[in-house]
Parts: sequence; structure tokens; C-alpha cells
Amino acid sequence: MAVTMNDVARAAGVSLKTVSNVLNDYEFIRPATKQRVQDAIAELGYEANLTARSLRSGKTSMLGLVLSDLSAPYYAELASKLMKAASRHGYRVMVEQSDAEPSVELGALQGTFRQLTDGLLFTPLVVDADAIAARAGKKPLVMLGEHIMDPRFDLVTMKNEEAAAALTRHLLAAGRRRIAVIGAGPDESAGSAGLRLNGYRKALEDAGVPFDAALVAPAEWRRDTGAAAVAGLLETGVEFDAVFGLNDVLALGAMHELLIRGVKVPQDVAVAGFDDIDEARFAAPSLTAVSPGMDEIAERSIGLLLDRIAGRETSGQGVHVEAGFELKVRESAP
Amino acid sequence: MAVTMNDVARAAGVSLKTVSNVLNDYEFIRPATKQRVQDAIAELGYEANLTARSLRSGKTSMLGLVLSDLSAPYYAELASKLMKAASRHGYRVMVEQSDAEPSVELGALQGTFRQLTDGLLFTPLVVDADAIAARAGKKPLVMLGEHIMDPRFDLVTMKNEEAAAALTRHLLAAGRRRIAVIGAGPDESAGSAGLRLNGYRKALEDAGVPFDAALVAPAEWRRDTGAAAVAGLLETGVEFDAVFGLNDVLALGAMHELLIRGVKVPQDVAVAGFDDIDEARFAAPSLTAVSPGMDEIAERSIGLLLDRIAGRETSGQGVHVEAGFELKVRESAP
DNA sequence: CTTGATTTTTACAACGTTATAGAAAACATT
DNA sequence: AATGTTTTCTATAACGTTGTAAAAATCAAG
Repeated sequence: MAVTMNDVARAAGVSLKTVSNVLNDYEFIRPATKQRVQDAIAELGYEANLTARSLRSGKTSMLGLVLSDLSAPYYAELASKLMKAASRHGYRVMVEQSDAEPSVELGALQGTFRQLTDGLLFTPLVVDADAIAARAGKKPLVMLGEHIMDPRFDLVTMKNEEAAAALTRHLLAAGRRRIAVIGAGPDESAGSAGLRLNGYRKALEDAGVPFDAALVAPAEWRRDTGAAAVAGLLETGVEFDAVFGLNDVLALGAMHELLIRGVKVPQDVAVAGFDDIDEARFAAPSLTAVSPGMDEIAERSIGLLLDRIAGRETSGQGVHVEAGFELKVRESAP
Repeated sequence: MAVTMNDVARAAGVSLKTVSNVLNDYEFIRPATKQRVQDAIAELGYEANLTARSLRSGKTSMLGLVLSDLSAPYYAELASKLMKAASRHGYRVMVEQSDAEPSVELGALQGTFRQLTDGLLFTPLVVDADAIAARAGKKPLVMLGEHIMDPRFDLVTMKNEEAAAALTRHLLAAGRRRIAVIGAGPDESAGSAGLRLNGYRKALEDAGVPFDAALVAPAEWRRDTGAAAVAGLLETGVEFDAVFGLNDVLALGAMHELLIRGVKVPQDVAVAGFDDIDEARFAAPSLTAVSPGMDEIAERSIGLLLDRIAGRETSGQGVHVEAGFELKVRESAP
């Protein structure tokens, strides 16, 4: 079987606890003793048993990450960065895909998944703050995204409204006046969709351009739905000279549909997105998009969660972090 | 604190072990007793402690997945599917990103990661079979991909050679004679790159079209490198009327570069890829690509790994599984 | 009823670690 | 050398579950 601390203790001629002390950097150990233990560890190839350590200490050195679908590029890139950031601090990340199922989302707050993990990064999509609060337990929990803005919870988010406004201003400055928005209902006010739509409306207002609900097309945030939404706009005969996809895949789907139908991008219609996934740079034409500072989001969310776990952050209120953004102007909307 | 089996036992008026027996579907329990225990579990909201269970039983109900980078679309989609497949069998998947670092790849075979997991899905990229064999230990290990083809290991892969040949035949049938290949050196013979290149050569040979090493451009499998490789070809003045990207992101990067430079796709140059990631359908023009049966790969790899874990598959030799493929003809190479 | 076989339940140890509390050793001070 | 103080080490008990082996209860048959 595997080498245990007991084997190491025997080999080094010390007690079990002394080995444990060496491993945990206990202060009062004679250098000679420490050396003997470390030699024994090296010689036997001992590796600590995380399961046993967890059982005894209650810590797992794992973080949980709940998101709807890992195959969505934005989430894939985010998960990758979060894992790397966590790894720098000695933590692993376990991913749970909710598929936007309420039962799965809520389930991830409790039960095995929660148990296996010292803290949770949670991207709620379909459950509300009260439901979360009722089930959250007392392990640290940091929200990602914009579905929940509640003072009870820690939250790491991006400047959705400002960034959407900046992007809209950019389109307006380029002379576009009929900017279609894909990915929200005209009255949407909550979540990422609502915030980004607000930014769009505010920029229009500031520029004195009237808001037209006919330009706002609801769609789930996927490529195919983005394509379908723009097809719908074209078929209903609504005039537009720009498309703002509320995320990149929507914009890319829309752009695809436009190109198929012979609409020139950006000459006839400019297209812009939100997220700046890797693909945005390499689309044809390359996609103008808001880059929401994913590195910063990853770094700060891991930082905040680990601060909570270690008890370094003790605010009773939720801490709210907003990462900066950058507008990446590319060919699709110069 | 959390409710333990002991609390349940006390509430139901039975012994600890009886609760355990109920949870583990032990055969000989009086229905009345079982009911009392289950009522107590429901009433107290008991949830088994996985850590304790793992420590005692040696099983974790987790699988490991080692891949280079989760943000690569192919891996993101594969990971997502693998997680869903595993979840159907009551397992979770922990992902480890190797970044193609040999030390990380080998490290994932041992140490904590291995310990936390009942079996490993391993996509080796930079380490060889002997190094793996030396470190693999005895927990089940299933290889994904083509870097290692060794009878010692279980392997789930795709029909790289046949699929690449089929794609090449398709390009030849459309009249293309100068088909550039991006993502391999001209002498590459191992790994996915080598196999796909072999398929390409075989199809050329069967068609009596001479192989020209000048048409083969090495490149790491990313968008930017794909773009750079095609730029290199254009600048050296090599003539070509088609590009076969050895994976989709290479092809998409190449297509982007071609379009930027005013080369018409598919009129001047046809472009085709391999993987059929979601983006392939929505690129402009949409990308002709080999679909390597990712669902089947996910299903079969989880199946094989779980068979090994449960001892249902006991072949001493490695079991080799090859998923089927399909050619998706789209606009970029009709 | 008694006996023997079968079903049902239980006590106790064990998995490999960390926490507690105290014993032993080393050092400093008189 | 005796005393007190600090450093170093250790024995033992947990953490919450499953495995082993045996005890207790039930049933069938005489």
C-alpha cells in the first residue's frame, strides 16, 4: 500500500505527530529532527493523503465553480484562468455544469459538491438571491456575473453598463443610428442582459438618438440563436445599420447570418460583441468587442474567495468587486 | 455541525452500522427498519460525508482528466461532454491543465491528483509511453488522443488517418490539386498530426497526385499560428488552391488570414479543418471539417474507464477504441 | 418447546491524518 | 545543583465512514 506518516515516523525514529509537525511547518522542531524526517519522506517517497487530511481538518484545498456550460467559450476561458489562479495558491477547482437548471444550481450550494469544496464560485442564472441565501450554508460563496446583485453576497463582476455604453458610443461615433441589440427583451432590466441594455439605452439617450424597441431582439446567448435573431430582424424588415450582440457568440452568429445573406460587414451593418473571446480576434471580419478584463476577474474572484476562506476578509456585508474593461476596436465595427 | 450517521442511528434507534447498511443497499434489512432509517435521514437532512467514505473505502467517485488547455474549444467541448457522461454514472470529473508541460503531465499521474481520483483520462502531449508506464501506478488509466499508441494502455481515439484521407479525397474531388497542410512538419509521423498527415498523403497517392513537402507547414495548433503559417506560405510564393488545417482552429486562423489578404474562400482557396467544433458551423464562410464523433469518444472513454474501475473490463492488454467520423461539407470547401 | 438454520443487527476496529494536552529535554538563572 | 522557563517531542483521541466477525432475533421443522 501507500506510504503513510506512520512509516515515515518509524523510519525517522520519531513520533507520528513530529512528522505531522514537520509537514505543517510547526515552529519548534530541532533542525536535525526536521532533516531526519525530510530525509525519510524523500527516501520512502511519502505523499500526504489528502482525503485523510480533509477528514481530520475539514479543509479540502478545493474550490467549486458552478457555471451553466463549460463548452461556451467565455466560460471555458474563465474556468481555465480560474484554475490557473487557484493553482498558484495551492487550490484545485471542481467544475459543476448547471445547464441553467434551477435544481442543479441550487443543488450545487449544498450536498456533496459543497462538502468537497472549501468555497464556491457561483454563476447563478436562474435562481434568485433569497433561494441562494436560504441554502448557502456558511462556507464562503462568491458570486460571479450579474444575475444577483445583493448586499448579502460577495460579488465579482464587470462594468457591464459602462462598457456597453462605451461600445454604443463607439458605434454612434461611427455614424450608426439604428443599432440593433441581440440577446435581451426590450424591457430586460436584470442580469448581464439588462445591465448591458441599460448602457446601450443610456448612450443613445446621451446622444439624443431615440430608443426603438423594435431593434431589440431577445435570444439565448448562443451562436445559432444569434443567427436566428438577426434573421428575424431582416425578415420583419426592420432597418438597422449595426448589431450589438450582448455577448460575442451572439455577435458572431449574427455576423455569420448577415454574411450569408450578402449583407456587408461593416459597410452595410457594423457588428460588435461583448467578452472578447479568443475567437473574436480571428473571426472574419475580426470582431469589435468589449474586453471585460477576464484576467482581473479571475484573479480577484480567487483572491476574494481565498480571503474569505482564510478569514482575512471579514466584512459582514458582501464585498463587491468590479473589474475594468477595454474596448477592442476591430474590423467588424471600425 | 453537520448531521452524521451517528445522529441518524440515534434518531432511528438502530446501530451505526445499520444506517450504513441501509445506505449501501445491504440485502438483509427488515423493511420496517429500513423505513425508520430512511425517515430519520429525511428528517435530519443527513448527507453522507464523501471524505470519510473515501478514506475508509478508498474510492472517491471522481475521475481525473488531464489535458493541455481547457480554453481550447475542442478540449472545452470534450470536457463538458465527459463531465456529463460521468455524472450520469455518479462520478465527477476533476480537470488538470498541463499546458503541455512535461513535469505537469507526469505529475498528474502521481501525487495528489491521482490520489483524489479513481481513474484517469489522460491526453499526453509531450511525454512518452515508457515514462508513463514507469509512473502510472495501478489505478485505471485511459489514454485519449493519438500521442501514445501502445498496447500497454487503454486508448480511446478517432479514425485520424481515414478521416484525413476522406477529407483530402473530398478536396481532390472538387478539383483541388495543390492542397497545403497546416500543423505538421513534412516528416511528421507520430501523434494526431502524423496520422492526419499520413491520411492526406495516402489520399494523394491513391489519386496519383504528387506529394510536395513545400505545401506542409508546421505550426502549433492555435488560431494565431494557423494564420501565421498561411501567411508564410503566401509570402514564400508557394502556389496552393486548398488548405487543410489539421484542426479547426488552425483552419479558422488560416481562413482569417486568407480573407484579410483578399484571397477568396472557397473560390481561390478552399479551407477545411478537423474537429468540427461548434464554431465551424458559424464561421464565415462556414468551415468544412471532419467531425470525429466527440459524443462517442466521451461516452466510450467514460465507459471504458468505469469498466476498469469496477473490474468489469479485465483484459491485460490495453483496449483500443476508435470512434467513427463524419465529413461535414460546408461553404469553405464545398 | 428445542434445535438448527437463516436472517437481521450490532460492537468494534480501521482508514491516515491533525488537535489537544501534557511529558521530556534543553537552556538559563540563581 | 536546584529551579524555572522555554523548546521540543509524544501519547492519545478524534474526524465519519465501511469491513469484519460475531451476537441476537426470527423462522422452520421435529
